[in-house]
Amino acid sequence: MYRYLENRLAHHVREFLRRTYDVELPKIVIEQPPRVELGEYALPLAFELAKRLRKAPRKIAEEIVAGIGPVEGFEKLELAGAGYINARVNREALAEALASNTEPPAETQPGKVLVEHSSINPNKAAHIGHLRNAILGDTFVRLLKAAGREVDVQNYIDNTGVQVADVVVGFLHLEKKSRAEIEQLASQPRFDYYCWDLYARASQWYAEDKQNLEVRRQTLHAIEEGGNETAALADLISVAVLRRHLETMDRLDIEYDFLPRESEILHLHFWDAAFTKLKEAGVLVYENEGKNKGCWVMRRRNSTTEVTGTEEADKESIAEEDQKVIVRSNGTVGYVGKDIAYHMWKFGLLGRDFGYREFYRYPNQHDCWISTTDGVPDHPHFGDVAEIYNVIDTRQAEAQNAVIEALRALGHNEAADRYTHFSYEMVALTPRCAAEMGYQLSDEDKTRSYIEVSGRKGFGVKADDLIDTLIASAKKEVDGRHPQLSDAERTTIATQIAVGALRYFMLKFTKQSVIAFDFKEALSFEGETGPYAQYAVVRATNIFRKGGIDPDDFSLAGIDFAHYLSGQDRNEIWELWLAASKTSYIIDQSIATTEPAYLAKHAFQLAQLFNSFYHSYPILSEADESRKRFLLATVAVVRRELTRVLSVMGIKVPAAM
RNA sequence: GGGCGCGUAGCUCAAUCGGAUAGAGCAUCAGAUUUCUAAUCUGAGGGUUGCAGGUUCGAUUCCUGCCGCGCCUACCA
Repeated sequence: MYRYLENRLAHHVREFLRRTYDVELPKIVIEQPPRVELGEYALPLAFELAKRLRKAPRKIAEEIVAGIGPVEGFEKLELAGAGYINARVNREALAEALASNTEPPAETQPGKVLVEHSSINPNKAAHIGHLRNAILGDTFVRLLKAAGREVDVQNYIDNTGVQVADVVVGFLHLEKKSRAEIEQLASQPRFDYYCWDLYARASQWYAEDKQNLEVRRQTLHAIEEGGNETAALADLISVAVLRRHLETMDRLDIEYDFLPRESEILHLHFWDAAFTKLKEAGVLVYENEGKNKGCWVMRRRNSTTEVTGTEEADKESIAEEDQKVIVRSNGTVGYVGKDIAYHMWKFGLLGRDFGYREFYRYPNQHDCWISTTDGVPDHPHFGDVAEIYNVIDTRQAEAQNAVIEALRALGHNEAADRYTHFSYEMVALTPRCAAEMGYQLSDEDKTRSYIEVSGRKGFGVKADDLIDTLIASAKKEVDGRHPQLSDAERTTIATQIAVGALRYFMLKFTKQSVIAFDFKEALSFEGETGPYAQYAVVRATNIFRKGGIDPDDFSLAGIDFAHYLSGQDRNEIWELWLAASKTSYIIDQSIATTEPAYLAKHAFQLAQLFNSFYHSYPILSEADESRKRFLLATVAVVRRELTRVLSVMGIKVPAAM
């Protein structure tokens, strides 16, 4: 409702300005006053107009307030401070609409959206950094769906890279395992943990003797070529690890629709198709000399590096700095090249498609598909979308920009405009956390504020370990509180609490903030956490259960909202209603700014206001029947909206806490 | 060297194109439970928003310069 009223107010103000002053503002800025006593919306536009109209802001504000006339849904507009215009909504009307859940739907943009997230190298267990990625991505998917968009969720699998080769080297050269032995290991419940250690050992082995790198090179070559025993082993390993990743993410209710793999980008010659187009368009240039001799390179964004010196050699060397090698001198294509081809496919610009087969069925019967060279004839249509979001950490901004530049250089400006790098900062360990985990830190590391997670060093908190720890911790608490419930019921509740805590933790930080991971904070169930918000809903539900009333089928007839919400002395409860009305508004904002943290903040604020209300207003013991029904309506609305916000965050509400 | 980002309370973080008295959680201290379960609530202390200028009616936010920190800057993916 909040969003709807804001749009209406903006529309009215825009019309009034046009009529009265003949001015057209590009955007009517509407804010929220610092305190609810001042009203529900604040317009600072008089300050902006002061110069253009050559009048004092206060004078302009006065004129607008006096002249704008009634706006439906609002009580009045009033002048405040040095020139603010504050708007007061008709509380009764908003409450009635909210209670009956009749918000007019907003327009939905057409076209399918593709969200790519997770993209974990399939050579080791997922860690906390991957959790941030997947939770941000999955929440963004839920946001888009809540806004009515059709969404495809993709998880790109780099199954032919050096990381996979390293684990293959580990099995074949360090452990001398046979194929049968590897198959046996791959069927174990936490094969990815085994690979985690092996990957770190292989990395160590290369460091011990540079000669060993030759083994890696040969292994990688065999994998890329395909059709040999090494490639088959790599496939066996990467598919087994991939399954483990899907299982891990499914524990957090994160699902994918399609898993495009790098092996198919190679074997289905996506790159060849892209290469032809890139050469034709002159995007790629063959270097005949210099550092990049024999490579196909792309010029960096028209970085007009002004060369002040007149030396030709200087110009040359700077020009080389601006080049990005796409095809190496040995003829193989690098990561960025494959990514360009992949993104042309995403937008339906490549003229080729993957083969598809079903790969993983979720417990809810949803199917996740995977790329293959020869697929089944019947499959859903992926790719060819209107808009894409790539959830990839900020360290890859450079590579992402290269892909966008390539699209532009090919003349696909519209596609490039609808390509969003959903960028976020990494998760790192605090030195204390690293020490707790028993990692040896250098003296230099000890002075750092945080230490980067490194799969290569085997340095980090594994996703499943963290989830296990969270569940165990929640279970202990639930066991103590609800001994009458069955163990299965208690486990379900503990799991929901653990997932709520983890998802909330990863969402409460803004994207550009490095999360310095700390067990104490991540394991907390108190204060600004997921369980705090879940608990508020459980409390609301308990009121209805104890009262023998169905919160979803609760008659609103005859509730005198005006009586209980109007006036400055009713602000406390009104604030709760106002917060509850903002969900759609917050969802829109989170999408527009690609910032799910707003959602988390909103959930917490709503829960906090409710807990305070819960404490101050006894409901079931309320003697005044009319007042009691109003209070119940308040609880019902907050419960519904908070449940909705949590569900967009992928957080379920336990039956009891 | 260049590019991107960060610096706010003891700690971890917020602050919606630049807006009204810079807000939360944790930690500390003092309180609240015969009640719809305290995973809760109430209150207190805690700030020169890294430093110095500039723009503006107004700057945590924008600009410039410093200081400190992180990431990127491979024919690795």
